[in-house]
Amino acid sequence: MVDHLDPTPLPRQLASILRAAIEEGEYQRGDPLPSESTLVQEHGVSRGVVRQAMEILRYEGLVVTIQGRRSYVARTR
Amino acid sequence: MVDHLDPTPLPRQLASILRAAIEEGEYQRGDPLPSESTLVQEHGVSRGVVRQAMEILRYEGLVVTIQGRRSYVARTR
DNA sequence: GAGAATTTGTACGTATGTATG
DNA sequence: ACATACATACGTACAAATTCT
Repeated sequence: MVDHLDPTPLPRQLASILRAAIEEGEYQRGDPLPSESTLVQEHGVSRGVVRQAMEILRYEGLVVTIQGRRSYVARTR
Repeated sequence: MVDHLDPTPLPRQLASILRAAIEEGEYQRGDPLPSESTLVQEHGVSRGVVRQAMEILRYEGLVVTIQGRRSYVARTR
């Protein structure tokens, strides 16, 4: 869970959480991640934070995002 | 000037404008760029747009930003 | 050194547009 | 057509770092 008292910016915290979930196989290659609004509710952060977290994971090549659909775990890497 | 009718996202438009100004020598290596609030006023965009434009230029290695100071034209590249 | 002003950093909320289901 | 989901842009508030008085 993200920690508002931890000085680490929330997007980085959330990215770490999702990265760990991917690496532990909770989301497999090609699987969709939860939607932005779902992540907002589940983690108690704003949509902006969720989007920045996704941006981090996209930059790392871990996920790809498709407008109108979802963010998916990248197949290649 | 940024163009709200141009479908190109405003941060990319502004980044292009600043990149051109740097390449044309308007801002030299080590020079500070205008502050965020100045760019907001001069270009008629929100602060978020200015910050995203700077993020693009940082990613390109063209500028470096220091909290409480300014963004500066990178010396190295 | 203290305090105010300036500047960048983080986070939130809202509105509207675009693409997909 | 409607609902869902991501994209862009605005505004606000406060924190943190720096600079100026």
